[in-house]
Amino acid sequence: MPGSASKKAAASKAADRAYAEIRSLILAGDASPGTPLREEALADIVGVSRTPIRDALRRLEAEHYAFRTPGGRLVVAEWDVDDVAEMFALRAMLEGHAAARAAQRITAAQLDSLRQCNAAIEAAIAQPTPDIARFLGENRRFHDLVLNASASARLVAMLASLVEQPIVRRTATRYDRADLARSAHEHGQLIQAFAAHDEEWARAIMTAHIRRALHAFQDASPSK
Amino acid sequence: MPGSASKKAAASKAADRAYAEIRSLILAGDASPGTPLREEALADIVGVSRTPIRDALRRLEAEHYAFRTPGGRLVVAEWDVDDVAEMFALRAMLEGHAAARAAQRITAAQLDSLRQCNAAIEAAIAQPTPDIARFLGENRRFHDLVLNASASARLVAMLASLVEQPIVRRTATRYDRADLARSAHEHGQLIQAFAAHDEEWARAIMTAHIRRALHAFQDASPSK
DNA sequence: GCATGGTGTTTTGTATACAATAAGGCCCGA
DNA sequence: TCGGGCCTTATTGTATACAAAACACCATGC
Repeated sequence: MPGSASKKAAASKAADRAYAEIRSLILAGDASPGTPLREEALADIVGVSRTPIRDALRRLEAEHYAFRTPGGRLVVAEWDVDDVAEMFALRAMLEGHAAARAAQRITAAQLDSLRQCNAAIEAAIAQPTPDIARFLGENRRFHDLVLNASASARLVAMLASLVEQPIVRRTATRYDRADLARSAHEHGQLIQAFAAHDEEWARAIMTAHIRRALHAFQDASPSK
Repeated sequence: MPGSASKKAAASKAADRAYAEIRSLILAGDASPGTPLREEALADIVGVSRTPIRDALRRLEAEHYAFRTPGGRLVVAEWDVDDVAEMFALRAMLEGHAAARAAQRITAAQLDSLRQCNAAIEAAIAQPTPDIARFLGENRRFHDLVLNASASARLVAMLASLVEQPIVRRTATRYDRADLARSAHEHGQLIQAFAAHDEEWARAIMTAHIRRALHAFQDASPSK
């Protein structure tokens, strides 16, 4: 019923399939950073003509999954440590802002959804071996719910290009059980702040929540 | 030499012309909020085929100049007071962040450019009747220079959709001489903060600078 | 050896034709 | 008079053909 806050308004069938397919190629690492994204080759892979491929590539470019060389060629973007830190910093600011807005606007029903979602997260963690995939899915859903409660289409769009990057995935994969539990605990505090409609409390918790993720990533990161 | 920080990588000739032309239609108010943007009609106006028009419209959609109806139609977006406040809030956060980054990274040459730019702004104000157009151009350039000094392509892209909206223009048009002088003074303080490489000082001034603009807009705003 | 210019190939940009789908009107029945 | 289901038409989505531009390569001259 809530759908996904980050899904763009579905326009067409082929262009959407192309977008999803190319994006998953990038996220899965099948198209590693620096790989050129040639329209005709992608058209063959996806099984559509170049026209919807071009649409999809424009979207991916706008979301910084790829960038354009001085000529017109598109290549898969790569993120160095500074980029990643910057992305987390922006996410912390914007999601903190979203949390503050949500605290003012959230409804009882939305609060319930958040509680149920976090319960699912805790269930995923509680298993003998934590269910990381389920954790990721529900975690994403939790943040989407907050974003929806913030009621700002602009925020939703801006964060779309920040949240689903491979980095988020890699970070959570490195989490041990204590990290996962801490994450769920922070969600719980966030729910309290929402229930109290205390926007600055919500902002602070969300900011801390994401900045902790940054440092978890940096600690797990190999070098530099 | 600095170009404009908000210009996207020029891809093609016709698509860029289409983008610029359609956008100026929107900004000038010739296409008022709610007006449908039909591809073929625009193709006739610009004098190119639908293909580059579609490219241009996708960009405008991504930058929230237009939005898509439940069907696939694009219409010119409109901004109510809440939207405007939200835009200013986001701008304040993001440009504050840019200023903080710039304070850490700025070079002597970049500082000189900023000083020259603000001198031009003061000159524009000092005239018997302040030269608003010149003020706007140089003001835009000042903020672009700061953005460049922040050295974050992501920030530049995110702010692009926030800064050139009609609201900014309308706001400055309402400024009286004292407002304009205050703006220039704040720029001067920002330069001091940059020279001292004090990132939190820079962030605070930039945040205040933009939030003041928000309230200037709201005060000048007719109703509600 | 190195720069330089030209040429062929690859890749993207644009135009156009056609298909699919959504919007709006019309008729009909209750 | 209102509502619901077709049917027409307007509008977007997709495919394909062609044009323009960029790249790579090689040859050529110094």
